[in-house]
Amino acid sequence: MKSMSGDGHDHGSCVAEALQRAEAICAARGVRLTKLRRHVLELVWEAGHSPIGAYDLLRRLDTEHASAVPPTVYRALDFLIEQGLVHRIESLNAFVGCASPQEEHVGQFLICRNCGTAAEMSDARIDRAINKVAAELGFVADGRVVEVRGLCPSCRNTEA
Amino acid sequence: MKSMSGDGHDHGSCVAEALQRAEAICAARGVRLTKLRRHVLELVWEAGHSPIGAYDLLRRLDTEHASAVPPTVYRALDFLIEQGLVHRIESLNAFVGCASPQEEHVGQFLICRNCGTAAEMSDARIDRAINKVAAELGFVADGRVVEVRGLCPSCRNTEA
DNA sequence: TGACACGATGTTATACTATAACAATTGATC
DNA sequence: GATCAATTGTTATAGTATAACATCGTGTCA
Repeated sequence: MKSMSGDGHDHGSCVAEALQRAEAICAARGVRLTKLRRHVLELVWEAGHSPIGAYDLLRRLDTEHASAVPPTVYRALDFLIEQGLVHRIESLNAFVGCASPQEEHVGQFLICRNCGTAAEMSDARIDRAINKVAAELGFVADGRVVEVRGLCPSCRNTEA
Repeated sequence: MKSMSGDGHDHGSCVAEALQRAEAICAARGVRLTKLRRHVLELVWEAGHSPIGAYDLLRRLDTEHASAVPPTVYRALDFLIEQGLVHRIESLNAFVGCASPQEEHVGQFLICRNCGTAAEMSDARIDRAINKVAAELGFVADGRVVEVRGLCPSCRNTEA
């Protein structure tokens, strides 16, 4: 699985790449990735691939941003989510960096209950199945939350 | 779609049936559907098929249960969820009665952004698609959150 | 029957998550 | 450099959830 903790990937460059991508995307769209927003995005990514809560982000902001309060971080998150740079994990009330913000995609997550990692997928089969069932019932879908809890491969091996 | 608001179903008997089923299930399992738990379940169902928040339940409990405080209702909800009589809707922080508590099933919901109704499905195709993708990634799934937002048939017709 | 065990509920306090409303500042554009 | 819109600051509060410990009620069994 891509991007799971314990897979030994170089997370430092992972963060750097995410920030670069974000810069490029925002520039292309003519929206402003301000210092604050960039900083929040960086903190989200620095949490590894584990979703992080808004108040945890807030505590980490303090060092360089003394005036930060809840609206500060929620507004930054709103922006980042709107731009598809961050996803909200509903079942955790937490946030995680988007793995492929340039592509149109739906966020689907495999969340490890041991290490907390949320691996993002965007599987067309799942999406198709959902759309098909919804359509059969006459329901017009415009937003999907797919969050699967379980054990990631690393943790499964460790347990065994 | 079954059980959507505006479909003219007799919701009173819908509630009554849900309570009867719950009684039977708890009796069969040797667990206690106490007065309090039964009351909370009743309130959940009386909300129609729209998910209702814990604090809304709390406010409605007051009439017959003056000492009710948050733990009162959360403990009742914990029990009801454990017994599969109620589902939690993660994306709404709210709760809804389970449409078919006797059957093994996963909760999947179509949530109308207009009327608030959450229609429960338990579609094997969606579940299979999720399991398949998870398995391909070596992930052992043990819990699934599938919540689709959109427009239900009734609201779609009304809008048009 | 009375002592016990256990589950359920009561009670108080607090933690965690999120937004409303308005003021001040900043940055882009003319 | 005046103006407008977007961003951020600031204060207050709403909404969601749990910890920790006390008390009560019910069934069991000596």
